[in-house]
Amino acid sequence: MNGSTHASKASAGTDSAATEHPHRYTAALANAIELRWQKQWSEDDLFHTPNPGDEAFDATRPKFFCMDMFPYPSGAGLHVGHPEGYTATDIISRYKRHTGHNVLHPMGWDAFGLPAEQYAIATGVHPAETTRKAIDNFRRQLKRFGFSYDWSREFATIDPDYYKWTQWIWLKAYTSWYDPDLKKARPISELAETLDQGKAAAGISAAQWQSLTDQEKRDVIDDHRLAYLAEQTVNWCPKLGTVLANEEVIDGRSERGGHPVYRRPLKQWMFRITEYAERLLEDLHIVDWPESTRVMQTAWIGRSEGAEIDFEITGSVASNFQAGTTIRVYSTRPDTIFGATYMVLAPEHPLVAEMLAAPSEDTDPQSVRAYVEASRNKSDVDRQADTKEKTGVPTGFYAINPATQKQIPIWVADYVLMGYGHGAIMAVPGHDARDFEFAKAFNLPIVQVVAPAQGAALSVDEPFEDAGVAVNSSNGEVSLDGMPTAEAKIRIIDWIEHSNLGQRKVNYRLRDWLFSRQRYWGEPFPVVFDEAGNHYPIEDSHLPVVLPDMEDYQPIESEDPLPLLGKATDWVNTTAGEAGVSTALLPPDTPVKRETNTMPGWAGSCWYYLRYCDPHNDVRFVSREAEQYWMGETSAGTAGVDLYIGGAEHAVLHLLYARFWHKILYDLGEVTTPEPFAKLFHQGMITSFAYQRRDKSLVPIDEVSHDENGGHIENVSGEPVTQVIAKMSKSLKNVINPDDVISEYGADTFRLYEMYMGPLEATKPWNPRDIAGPFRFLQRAWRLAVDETTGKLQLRDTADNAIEKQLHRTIAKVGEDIERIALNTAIASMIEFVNAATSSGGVTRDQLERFAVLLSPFAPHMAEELWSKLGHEQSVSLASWPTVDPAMLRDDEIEIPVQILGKVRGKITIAADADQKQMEEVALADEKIAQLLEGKTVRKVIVVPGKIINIVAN
RNA sequence: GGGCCUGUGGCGGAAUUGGCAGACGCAGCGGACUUAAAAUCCGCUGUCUCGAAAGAGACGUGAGGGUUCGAGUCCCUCCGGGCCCA
Repeated sequence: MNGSTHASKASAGTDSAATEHPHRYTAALANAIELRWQKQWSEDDLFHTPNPGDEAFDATRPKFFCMDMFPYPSGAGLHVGHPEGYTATDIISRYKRHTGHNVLHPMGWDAFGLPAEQYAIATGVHPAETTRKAIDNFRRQLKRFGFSYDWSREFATIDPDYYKWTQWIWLKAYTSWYDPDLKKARPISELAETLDQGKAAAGISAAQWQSLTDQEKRDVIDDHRLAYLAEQTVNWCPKLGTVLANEEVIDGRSERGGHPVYRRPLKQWMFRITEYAERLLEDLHIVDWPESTRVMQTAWIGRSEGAEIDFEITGSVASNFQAGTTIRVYSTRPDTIFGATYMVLAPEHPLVAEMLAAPSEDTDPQSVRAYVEASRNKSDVDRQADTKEKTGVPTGFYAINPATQKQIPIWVADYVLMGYGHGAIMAVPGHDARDFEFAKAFNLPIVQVVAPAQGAALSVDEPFEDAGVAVNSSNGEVSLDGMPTAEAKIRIIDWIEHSNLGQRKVNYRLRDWLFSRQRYWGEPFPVVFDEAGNHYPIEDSHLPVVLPDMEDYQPIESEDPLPLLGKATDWVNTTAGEAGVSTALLPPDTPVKRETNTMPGWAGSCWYYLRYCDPHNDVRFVSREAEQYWMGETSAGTAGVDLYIGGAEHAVLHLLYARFWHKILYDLGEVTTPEPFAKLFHQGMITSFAYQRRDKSLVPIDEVSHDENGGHIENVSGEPVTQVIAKMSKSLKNVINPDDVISEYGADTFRLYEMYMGPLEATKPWNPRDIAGPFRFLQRAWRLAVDETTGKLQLRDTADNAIEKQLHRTIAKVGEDIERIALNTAIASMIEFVNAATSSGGVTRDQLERFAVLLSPFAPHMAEELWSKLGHEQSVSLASWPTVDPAMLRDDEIEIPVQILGKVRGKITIAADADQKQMEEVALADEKIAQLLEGKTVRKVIVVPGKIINIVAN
């Protein structure tokens, strides 16, 4: 199961074989060949890719930008999942070089991350040190696979030379606003200028602008930045001294340590990604991405059309609270407004505080206050969970349903979130599951206003949420009765707009992106605060703002959220001049504090593809020339990275964030294409075996024995267990270490095995037994060309015609299969070729030359060795892909199956270009067919030229 | 609960556009070589029935139905597995 059992298979017999066949393709020989060529390639700088403007650059070739999702260099090293995608991109990159492309195939490191910081907290070792070690190990492991990366373009997101530009891009967003009229980002200076010139902009009239104080103007401007500061509720764990993600909080306690977690408002840097919602959605149509990923992003953005409606609070209740105030709600089902029998405010809704300040006589304000307090520590996930009992309290206030003119109660309940719509809803319990449950729990009226279209009776036990036909929906001014839902929506929104009650509104599920983390190991924000709390950007000339070294990494234990960087007091407390704030904004000696939050792990991966184009540029994040060349439009009409391969787990966040940054840069004229990744592909997960007891619990593989009947027995209990597929995990002891596999078979075999397992996109189990197949293929390929005793090439002088034909077919098939990323079938066709060539007695020099090129994308080391034995001085990587003679793909005569009533009853051999009539004649004249047709009437004969004949007879 | 994907021999998989299901590999069985074993090479290998054999026939792509001359592939219903959203 693990390495030890099959190690003997690959290396067994090596001793005797080494004496009899010193040049047999063993694991030892494979390793020797591989290391030798890897050294040579590195010395020759073989995969160095010149940029436009470089001396060696050839502008006549088309470009191909082929990229992997770069890894987080974990201390555990590579697992077998990493080289899966990397081998695929390497095969495609090598193939594209053979077909005359300038190929950009880079690798780097997504190196900021929590594990290194946690290790630092535990041991005091600087995260940079841990990370650099892990990177060195990853690089060593990757190089052992013989991947053709241009290592001169390598960088890590933790390099100050890199994050300098991450900070620069953030400043671009900070100094920009989204112009809703032009539907694009613009420099924020233009917003202030426009307003100062007495023109309206961003929904602000000239009069409004002029009435503002300087501080108010400043606030307005700050509120329009694409990167802006806002108060957000976070999960703060005082004991751990950090903010936790929702997934890290279980029942109000930290997942690790079980310490209490409080929800606290905290000023956080945000990205106004919601302004780009429509474009992020629209442009999914112009990329060649897996449908599943586009669907996921579409769902994540969550566009909905509906209406904003204002509900007026009635003055009928004695209170100091001002009657006539309206509650604005958003609904995707405004057609159900006649069924709105109560309203709900989120506990954080500002009106709730106002109501508490002037409570209604109808309710106990203490109960409302207590409820609001209690909700504060619940996460959004818990509040929205369907399984949870619905909770809430009445405010004692009432609103008027503008459609029915009925007075309806206003409740506070935590199933309504402040973050969506306006933090308030009109509740329609007849047609919304959550409203229905709430109404049931608190005995609120339920009114049916939509009937199923087919007129089926409506159950009172469940809400009807589908589209149907409106009923009970009319007043003196408007009637929806009898209208299908879609029509009713349009009609009621018209009425709402006409009655000045609200308007049509597109809403998105997408929220603005919370971009601050209270961590040490991340990019510092290039911004400082004055004593009044106003923020100022650092000038480009003072970038990067370098992360200060720390004495210790213990979090600060505190009731109030305090980022760890707060401990670096010398760094935090500085002056405007020292920090690099423009003297136009602040005098140089003004005391300022640096931002102590850092950027999240996503930041570095948002633009790394651009840096690969020009990684050492110190005047721009990427030169315009390099960006235009590598990201520019190809003859296929696509623009951006030509192929991007990585896991589907990044389908939404990374791939959405990177698109968002790219669009900002595009709007500001910094890049020339609207989308970063033209074609995206997800490799499947590599799973492993595990064993399962009858009760479905899993057993580690080292606690199971195999009986002679192929059964599996748990050692401790003696009970039979079944083999199942499971994720690789330490606890199941089924993790495969690539280093071990390489030492047992060589990197070429490893590459071949992972590609041969099945389609790249499929989830497939690692089965150590199967590795022997690709290994034996390489052995046969080697033996086909090399005398195992002398090590000399053994070639025949004249070609076998059938083998020559098959070689042409194989070349064509392998090329087509690489183009459509069907690498498993490409390998199968090469195996067939080697088997056939071996049986036929070998290949000629000319045939071996072509086969070596064919093999080189997949098993580059063996191909290079054969190429070298053929007497070439230059690398096989520089060879052209062999040409295919179309005439060699055609047969003169072909065999055609003849069916009677859809079942194959015979075969005829006929000229490949025979027409339908000839085929029919030959088929009917066939002895066996004629015999079977005796006594039957031929009703019809279907002839598909070159394919099949089907005779309908009875 | 909703959405997307998926189901083919003992196992991984192939069948690119509706046209011979099971390419290729693994495992297994038989043989050659060997004192022996490993390695290597050759042959067989979906299931069932009939046959001494050569061979012949039937069934067969999760289940059931449909469209079609013809369905792994298209449509409907159901069942199982996975992923995402809730």
